[in-house]
Amino acid sequence: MEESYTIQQLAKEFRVTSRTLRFYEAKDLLHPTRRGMNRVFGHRDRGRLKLILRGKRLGFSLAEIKEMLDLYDLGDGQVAQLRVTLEKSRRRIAELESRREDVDAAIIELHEGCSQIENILRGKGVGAKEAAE
Amino acid sequence: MEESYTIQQLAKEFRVTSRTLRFYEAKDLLHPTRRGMNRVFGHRDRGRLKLILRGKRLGFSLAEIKEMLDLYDLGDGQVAQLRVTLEKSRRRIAELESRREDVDAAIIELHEGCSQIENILRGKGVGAKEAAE
DNA sequence: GGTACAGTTGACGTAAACGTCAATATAGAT
DNA sequence: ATCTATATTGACGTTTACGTCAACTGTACC
Repeated sequence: MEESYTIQQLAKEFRVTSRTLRFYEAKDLLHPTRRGMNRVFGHRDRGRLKLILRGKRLGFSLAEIKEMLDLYDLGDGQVAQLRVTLEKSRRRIAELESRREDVDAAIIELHEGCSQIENILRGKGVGAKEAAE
Repeated sequence: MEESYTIQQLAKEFRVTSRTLRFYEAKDLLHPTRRGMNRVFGHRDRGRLKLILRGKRLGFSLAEIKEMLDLYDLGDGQVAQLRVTLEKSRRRIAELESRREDVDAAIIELHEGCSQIENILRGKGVGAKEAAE
């Protein structure tokens, strides 16, 4: 028996609205089946949703996220297509690695800001001039 | 002599439009001075712009970015204010660290995808070298 | 058989982040 | 003085990613 979810179950689990899930289907990011009128989400769509939301947290647009999701759907097996997918994947990886550098830089700078504030609060403050720069 | 930039110089350097810089000023993210009617951007605004664009790459909204920029403007020096800033900074750091986990996970999965494709391509005996024959 | 409830499809509304266009101003070169 | 380049301020347009009705449709339970 394949585990399946109603639209509300999935929405609640991932803290989105049902509207959002319908929207993602309309945008071809999710592909639930139907039981009568109702959508039935399977294990596969649950996994895709997880990836979608992670993509969003990373600041990708839904169009970009769809691109990335398609990378996992190893196409028709045609070699040319596979090569294209491989190229795209490598570019994505490079992009993400540069993004990680951004994250690290931001963390470091915030840490430095914290240290400065902590020093001031301890009274061992650096001068106002230095703190301003 | 304080180094200064026209709106176009800065726009060109960071590959944004002048409209964007005006928009950021309207949103209180940049604070250029004026020479007559014209905006004059200084070293400080250049630094802020750098942070703004990094924030965008990380998927933060301009409102969130403004919050983060304000963290660097050590307020009025009042202790209560400093404590608030410190708290906010720490929350931002935590957020960024969870974001880094997202980045790492995405990279790993894309790498796995690449490996799979590479194996398929090797299995079919159509590496770049053989295909050239 | 009524009603409560979860689900459906339009259709229109909205906030964010600019793009684009028009009318105008000003500074420097010819 | 006039042309050119670059600047300004509105003001409206656009795309993305949904929110928010409205008007139905089954399904479950009493």
